[in-house]
Amino acid sequence: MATIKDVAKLAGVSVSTVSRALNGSGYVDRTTEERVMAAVKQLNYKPNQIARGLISKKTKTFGLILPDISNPFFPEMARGAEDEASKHGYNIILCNSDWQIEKEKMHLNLLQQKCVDGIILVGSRINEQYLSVLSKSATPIVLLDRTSALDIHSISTNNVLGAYLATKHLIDQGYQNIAHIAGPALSPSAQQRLAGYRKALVEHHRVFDLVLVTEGDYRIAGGTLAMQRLLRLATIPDAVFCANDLMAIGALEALQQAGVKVPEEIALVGYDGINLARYVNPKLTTIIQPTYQMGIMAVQLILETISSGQKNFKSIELDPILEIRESSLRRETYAKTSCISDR
Amino acid sequence: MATIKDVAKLAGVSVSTVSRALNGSGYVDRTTEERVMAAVKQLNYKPNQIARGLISKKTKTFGLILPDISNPFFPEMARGAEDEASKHGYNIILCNSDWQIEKEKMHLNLLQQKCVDGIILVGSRINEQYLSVLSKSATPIVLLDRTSALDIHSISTNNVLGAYLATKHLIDQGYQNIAHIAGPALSPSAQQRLAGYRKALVEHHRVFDLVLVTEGDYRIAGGTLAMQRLLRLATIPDAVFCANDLMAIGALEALQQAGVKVPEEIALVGYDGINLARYVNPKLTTIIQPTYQMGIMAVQLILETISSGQKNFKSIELDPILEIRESSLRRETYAKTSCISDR
DNA sequence: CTGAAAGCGCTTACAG
DNA sequence: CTGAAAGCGCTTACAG
Repeated sequence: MATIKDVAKLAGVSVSTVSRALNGSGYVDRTTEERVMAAVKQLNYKPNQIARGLISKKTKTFGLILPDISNPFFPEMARGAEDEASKHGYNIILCNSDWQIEKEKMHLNLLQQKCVDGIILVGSRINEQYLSVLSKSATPIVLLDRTSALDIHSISTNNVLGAYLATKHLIDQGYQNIAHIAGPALSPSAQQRLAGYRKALVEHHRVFDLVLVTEGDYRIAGGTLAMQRLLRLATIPDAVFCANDLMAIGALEALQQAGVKVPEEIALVGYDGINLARYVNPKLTTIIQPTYQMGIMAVQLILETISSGQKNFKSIELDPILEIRESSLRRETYAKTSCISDR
Repeated sequence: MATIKDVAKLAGVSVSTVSRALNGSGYVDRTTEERVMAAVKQLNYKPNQIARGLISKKTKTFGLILPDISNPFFPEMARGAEDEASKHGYNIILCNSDWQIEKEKMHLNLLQQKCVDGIILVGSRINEQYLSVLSKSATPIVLLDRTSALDIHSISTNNVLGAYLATKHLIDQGYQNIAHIAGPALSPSAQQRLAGYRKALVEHHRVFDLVLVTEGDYRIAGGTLAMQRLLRLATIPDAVFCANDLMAIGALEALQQAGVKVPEEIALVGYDGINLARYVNPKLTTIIQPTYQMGIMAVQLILETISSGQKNFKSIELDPILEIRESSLRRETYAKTSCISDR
């Protein structure tokens, strides 16, 4: 690769002049500039961003740490972040943490050593104490799909509301015995969704019965197992709210294997709004999260922080929305509503 | 962030010594080393990789340019690449090209300016001429899911074989009138899959009839439209081989809307082996590509190139495999085989 | 308007 | 074993 020295030599000027011509900083004569540009073209010169970065302390790169890009919940988020970053001339370094705190920390360290201009931490499991250290570092950080009491940017969705809407929908449809397949007990989102489920039940004078709550792992396989457990109950539920779509799909598998009809015998509602949910049969009612938008907003937040220089921390909470599809409609309302929900 | 100077000052040695102690290069006294390490710890010093990179010309970062991370075909590949890269201390910069040549070129340029140590180009649409320029650059490059006549690494799957297997399977199942929903005419993989479809027909003394071939866009919506076209044919096919799973899922939608039973009235086979295909109803028979493995191999190829220093170009072609599921089984064989395919 | 110099944070010969 | 110096490829005051 040609360097700025080569260009300077070919154009017969100093490197300072080449630099000024290229960056439009400071004065440079018209004809000199043309000579420089001609040399740049001839040598196919591209400024080395590493060298630039060393001086400017800007790498034009963000880090994105998420649990697992092959989990269908995350690609949309990554795409949103990449689109917004790309629009502003930034690249994204993608890291998978597999929900492991140690991997998160390792990536966090590496990214800071690489001097990224900002880091987006998705669904972080890191504790508040470590987060507090992080938030004091020079690198702007935004938490995605997680909140914190600290002075740190965060973008999350109202999980309690989402779960409440899901459960209330099932109540409204007339289901009597609504079970819940919860996410991992340690996951904040799982706790919040459980709380929303409970809230809806209590508010509608239903009993909140722990027998009807069983824990899954946020994966398809866990949903299948959980559903099989529910099917062994003395009183089988007539509806199940699953804490995410993957588990709902797993539950659907279990029901199909057991020959139970959805939604005629058991209704199902998922959570997340992943694409998959739209294409299973019956189409899965779910709580849609604005994942793409969240990715965009995370980058915007970092960008703002960089340009303003000040750390005016924002805690943004978005509302998820209920998307009614086939898996949760009582037989009588099925025909007329399924067409509408198709749009 | 503390710099090497700060460490040197605190430890009462020169920066050279700190550097040597940290990198284990050259001699350094035991007690000196301890002093340095203590200072490193006290200041929580992390070497700036940008500065290191400027000297070593190594950024420990790869670029991954793929069409669209939110397309379910790519996350597995990205995960494979990231896992292997991470294992060797490398990070991955993720770029989306949306199948647009201009975006590919832009990202290629940016990545080279950022001095990445290697670039993985997935499903590139760039022409051979431009590729030839690229292949001469210092940055190791590997083509994924695309071949080239040039001296350049490539990892691809045998699309002709895959399509052949898919079509032959339908013939073996006794289907008579097998249509094909092809991918975009300009896409090499689409052309190869069409060729495989044709080969299987010809080999089994069937007529290759262009009326039965209709073009889609590799997306769900395109599959739906294509299927609707096929349903308007004077003689409706009894089986359809779709050039990818997304279009097959779209076709399935069209068939369900039209009240056509799959596979009883029309059989369906997809291509790619995306996760989604396993959870639609009926489960989609498909040609599975080793996407995760391809991501891993791409990184390994770059790693080899870096460590060996020589450009011993490899063209690796992997074989896809047929996964028989429910969507392509004749009614009579249905019952017994569906259980097996479930494993 | 232009060039020489200093410097970003590090590594790597080269003396000593 | 250790330090001073040069240098990676750039930018940015500072003279002129």
